[in-house]
This record gives sequence, C-alpha cells and structure tokens, in this order.
Amino acid sequence: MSSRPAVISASPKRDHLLATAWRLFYRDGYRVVGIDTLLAEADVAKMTLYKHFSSKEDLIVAVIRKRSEEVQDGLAGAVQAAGRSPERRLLAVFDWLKGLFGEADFRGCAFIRALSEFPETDHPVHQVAWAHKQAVRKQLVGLAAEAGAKDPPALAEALRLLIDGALVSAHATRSAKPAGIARQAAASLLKAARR
Amino acid sequence: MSSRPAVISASPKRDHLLATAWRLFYRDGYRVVGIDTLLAEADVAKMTLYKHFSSKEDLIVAVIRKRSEEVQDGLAGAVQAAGRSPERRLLAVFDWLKGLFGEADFRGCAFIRALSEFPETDHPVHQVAWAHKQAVRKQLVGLAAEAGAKDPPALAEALRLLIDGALVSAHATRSAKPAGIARQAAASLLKAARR
DNA sequence: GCCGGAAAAGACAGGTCTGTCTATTTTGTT
DNA sequence: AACAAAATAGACAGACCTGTCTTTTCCGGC
Repeated sequence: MSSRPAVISASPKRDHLLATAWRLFYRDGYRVVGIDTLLAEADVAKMTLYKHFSSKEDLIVAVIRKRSEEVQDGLAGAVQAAGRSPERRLLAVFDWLKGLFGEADFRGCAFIRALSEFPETDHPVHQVAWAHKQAVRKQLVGLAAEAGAKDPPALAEALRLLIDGALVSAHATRSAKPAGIARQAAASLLKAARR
Repeated sequence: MSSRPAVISASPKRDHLLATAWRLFYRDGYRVVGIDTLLAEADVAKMTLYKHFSSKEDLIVAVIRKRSEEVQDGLAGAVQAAGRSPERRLLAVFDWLKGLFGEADFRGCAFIRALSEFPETDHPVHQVAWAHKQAVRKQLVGLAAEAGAKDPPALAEALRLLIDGALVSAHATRSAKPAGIARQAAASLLKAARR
C-alpha cells in the first residue's frame, strides 16, 4: 500500500490551481474572475479543477485558507525576528505591514475584500475570511500579554482595528504610510495600556 | 420659463431608482446585483434607467455619491448634537458609529465594500468611494484641531484607521461592540495627542 | 377631446457564467 | 509492452449579463 493520504490534497495540479487562483482572485476579485479565465491562465482542464474542488466557492475557500496560513507564518516570523523586547515584538507587526504595503502587487487585504464581496455573514467565504482575522487576533493577544498590557484582549482588539484600517488606506492610496501612522498609534495605545 | 435645473437630476423616477439601487447594492453587492433584478424590484422599465444613467457603473457612482452626502450630513449632525465640549464632539463620532452598527440591516461600510469590489485604484467606483473617506477625514481634522491636538491631520488619520477597522469588525461580528473599543482607543489617542 | 412626452413592455444581440459529460491522450508503474 | 490512473479537449446545457431597439400605453395640460 502506498502512503497516499486519505484526503485528496497534496497534488501538483491542485497546488498550481491554488497558486493561479490566488493570483487572479487577489488581483481582480473573487467574483469577477471566471473559471474559464482561471483555467486558461493555469493551462489546466476544467475536469481537473472539478476533480480537486467541488465548486468555485470551494476553491475560493481553499485559496483563502492557504493565504491565511501564509500570513500567519509571515507574521510569526517577523515577530520572532524582532528579538526579545516585548514592545519591539509587538511593533514588529506594523513593520511587517509596511513591507506588505510596499509590495508592487499589493491590492489591499484579501480577507477584507472577501468579507466585502460576500457580505452575508453566514456565507462560507465570509466565515473563512473572518476566521483569519480571529487567528491574527489570537496572535495579537499573545503579544499584548507579553508586553504587559492590563487587558490584553482589549488592546489586541484595538490593534486589529488599526491594522484593518491601515490595510484599507494603504490599498486606496497605494502607499505604505498608513503602516507608520498605525505603528505610532499602536505605540501610544500600548503605553496607555500598561499603566 | 420654469425653474428646472440645467442638469437632469431631480426626477422622481431617478430618485426611486437610486433608492432601490442603494438598497440592493448595499444588501448583496455592487457586482452581484444585475440590472434586471434592480428594475424588477423598482418596477421601472429598462429604458427609463438608461435615460437617467449612462451605464451600470454610472449608477453605482451616483449611488455612492448620494450615500456619501447622507453619511457626512449624519455625522455632522451627530457632532453638532454633542454640544460644545471639543472632546465630547470628537467622541460623538464613535457614538454615531455605534448607532449605525446597531441598525438591523447593517452590512458593513458601503465604501470599503466598493473599494474591495473594484480594487483597481483608478476605477471610477474606487475613486468615488475613496473620495468619501477623504471627506470624512476632513471632518475629523476639524474635530482634532478643535480638541487641541498637536498634529490634527495625524490624529485624524489614526482615528480614521480606528473607524475603518471598527466598520469591518462590526460587519463580520454583527455587533456594535467595535464602536466602544474604537471609542476608548480614540480617547486614549486624543489624550496623548494633546500633550 | 387631443396632443406630446414620458414610461412601459418586451424582444433582441452578443457575450459570459458555472458545472457536466464524453471521448481521447498522456503519464507513470510494473 | 501493457495497463490503470490522470489529465486533456471540447461540446453542451441552461442560465444570466449589459445595453439597444421598437412598439405600445399612459397621463397631464390645454
């Protein structure tokens, strides 16, 4: 018996589809990009797609889940690289943001855009996008606690507001500046939250 | 000669179309709602729509512009009703937000959703939605200056990040709580910005 | 009662969309 | 070389999309 996993997952075609779908969905939008466009771009047959994903919606969910993991890993890496100072570790989140905003193909937050394109809160795409925001919130609570905040969940929540706002601003202005504004505000909030 | 304005605007049919379009676009999304659905809901003929608007895109822009005026007026009214204390006037923005979040049909920020559905920054819909955010920013700069902030534009920018973040959070959680979090953070930032 | 403009009704063109199906070809393993 | 699994090409259904066009109907002012 081969060691093939029970769930159909690790497949080169599947990965290639996910990567291409991510690129197009993020660039143009989840709804506006059609299956045929995606297949032409990926150079993959339609039946192959529907063998790996039950529907376009299912594909979108998978794309968002994968991106969520990448973002969480990137964030955790940036925090770890920031050293041991709890304050610096917390503010490293905003430096990481600045880097993200500076990328040439930055088009805003894929998760906020998913929440917007699928505004019904019980829609699977909406829910998986929101699950990402909650995962980030968890990371922030840890950092806030480390940094000695009196009420870590409260500080984390405020920081998330700053981050989401910065993501929106950076998208529309095509600028990394909002990261700096958010960073300064975060430092101020942290100071106040320690007292 | 009657006092009809030069620009074809104040028409009952046009207003009715704008109102219906707003309701459907805000509930379901700008792209997902088709012209035919809108016309059936408004009980208006297709040619009537295309007599008042040159295209669907033109209609979306008009809807967003109208909503922007309403929001700015609502905000200005809430600030004025808050009295003369500059701090209270500034924080009234967040109380107004709380009321907005509590509305039964609240579905997030129509402008952020427009920015998300039309992610190209030079798209007319993207630009008109961003113009709204800048108009709100102007109002905030005034309030920040009144409240004695050292750098009013900087404080206003930070407040806008909090507001946009709260709008996203309130949408996904169907809760008015983010308004309180943002209000508290805003009060803290204001205190720090006065020193 | 009549006339003119606004609106309605509905067909139409030319696309696009998702998802299914079949038949053929490629690929990897033994 | 043979076989099985995976992927391909391409047609297809049935629905939807925006925008245009023509014909008919309504309605208010004179």
